[in-house]
Amino acid sequence: MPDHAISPTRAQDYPEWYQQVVRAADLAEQSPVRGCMVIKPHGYAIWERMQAILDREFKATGHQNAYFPLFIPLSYLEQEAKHVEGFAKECAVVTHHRLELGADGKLIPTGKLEEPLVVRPTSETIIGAMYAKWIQSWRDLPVLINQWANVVRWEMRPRVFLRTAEFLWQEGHTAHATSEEAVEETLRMLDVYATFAERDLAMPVIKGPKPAGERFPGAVDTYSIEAMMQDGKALQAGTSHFLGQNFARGQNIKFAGQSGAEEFCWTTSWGVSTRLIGAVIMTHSDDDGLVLPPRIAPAQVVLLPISRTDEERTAVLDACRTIERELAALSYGGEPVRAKIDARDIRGGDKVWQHVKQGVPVRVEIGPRDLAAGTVSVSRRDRGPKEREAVPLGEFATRVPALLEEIQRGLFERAKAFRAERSVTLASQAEVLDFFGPGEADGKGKGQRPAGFAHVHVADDPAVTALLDPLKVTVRCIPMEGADEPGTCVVTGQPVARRSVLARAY
RNA sequence: CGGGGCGUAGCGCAGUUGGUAGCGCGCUUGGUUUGGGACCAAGAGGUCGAGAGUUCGAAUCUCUCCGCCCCGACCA
Repeated sequence: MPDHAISPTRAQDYPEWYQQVVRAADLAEQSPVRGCMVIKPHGYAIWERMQAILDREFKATGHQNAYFPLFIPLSYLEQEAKHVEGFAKECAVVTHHRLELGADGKLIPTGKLEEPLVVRPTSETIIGAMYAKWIQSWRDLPVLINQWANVVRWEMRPRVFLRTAEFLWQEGHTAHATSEEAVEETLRMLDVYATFAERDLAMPVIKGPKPAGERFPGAVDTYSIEAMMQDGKALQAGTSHFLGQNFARGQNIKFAGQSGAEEFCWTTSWGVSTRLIGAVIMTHSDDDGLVLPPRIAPAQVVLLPISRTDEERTAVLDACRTIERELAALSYGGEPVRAKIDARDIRGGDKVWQHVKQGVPVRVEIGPRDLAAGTVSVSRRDRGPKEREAVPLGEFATRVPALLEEIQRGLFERAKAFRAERSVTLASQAEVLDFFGPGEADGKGKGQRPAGFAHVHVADDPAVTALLDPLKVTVRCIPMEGADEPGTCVVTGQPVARRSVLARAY
């Protein structure tokens, strides 16, 4: 066996390593439909964990769930296109509503639709159309709705979890009476995302507004949370948009204010997707496979009975069940501890490695030797795969919540330290060019420097983009945290109030 | 859609003077084992991505098409 369960390693070939981790952990696989993935039970269970936590947060901040149609009349997007440059491009379009059997045995689409339907790439237009009907008075505001849905964007280059033609997400759409309120909502949801990323995904993020060129089409302001992957590239992990009155004007979302005057609403939209699963993989996983932060691990503890004889098996399973019961009565992160017994009749070594590759935070082996000694053997996924610690049987369960929290915190701190190592503050154009190295010359992306995040003073100016484009670097966002640090743009010399984060991105 | 690579068993691959398909892992069964991804034996599993062509004969040569991966353009 090689030194590591995953081949190639991160250092050898990062993109291939990523795919191998997904496969080894049995998270998802390619479907017969180009660009569309099948999310397998383990991958979907992680998504369900994310949904459960986020849904709780959305409701705690006053939102309700609803559901809008998958299909959007083409004219809705046309209407939007009038107001917004570059809106809606890579879309699936439904033009027929019927299949007929042809003479050659093939099915032929017939029943042409009068108006084509677009499979939603995002739902601003159709939700806005409904809001226009629902909202009449200031008393109807705010409208705070979220939907859990699938969307389709016919991406040129799909990549499992990170960019698939169809993906699952949530999209929040809110309408407000004032600009201030809508901005507040935009920032509140950005905070919800940032907290979720850091507390639950153990993934440090930088939040801030995007430069104009990176904004969602039609948005007044787009805010994002940006995370650093283990190859030093940035991943946009969530976005929150302040849409001003742009969409309200386009869709006629109006209300009568307290003075009686008719005004356009101020709207927001915000979303995170199954891409977060990719983000978690690339933030924490190692050369032995997936590493899951306990808070989103479908199983936080796996109990592995070890036995030879039937008699041993009974005793060992008994002990496992007792621990399982004890754990279910304890809580971590506001929920019962999730433990499962893996009593499958396969070799112990194989079983252990499966759980390593699937990222289970805590493995507990319980065999006759343990029972005789009154202990269990505990291994942590954030440590080496062969490390074990004997813990007194009676104490183990009660120690689990603290252990999970230690692992959760440890993963966060490790990711944060990694980001710090790969982050620099640069003062000149020459330093930027040097840090990100020359653009790849061989057309295969090899030979690039590992790079990372560069904190630099840059203006929101085409000259900056022109400099960064050949380097495949973008301005990710302007970090909101910390005090202003005025300076001058390293490209144009214009005064700017804060540094931006520059990076290559997924 | 451009550049590069590649499609042979579930996975990873070998297989060019063209001669009718193999290896490792996995899977099934039996046995020996068992606290660290075991060993021995037997077995199952393939229209060699699809179509057409050349040929007595094609995984192998020619053409067309399809799909996948990496790098771009697009993007969460």
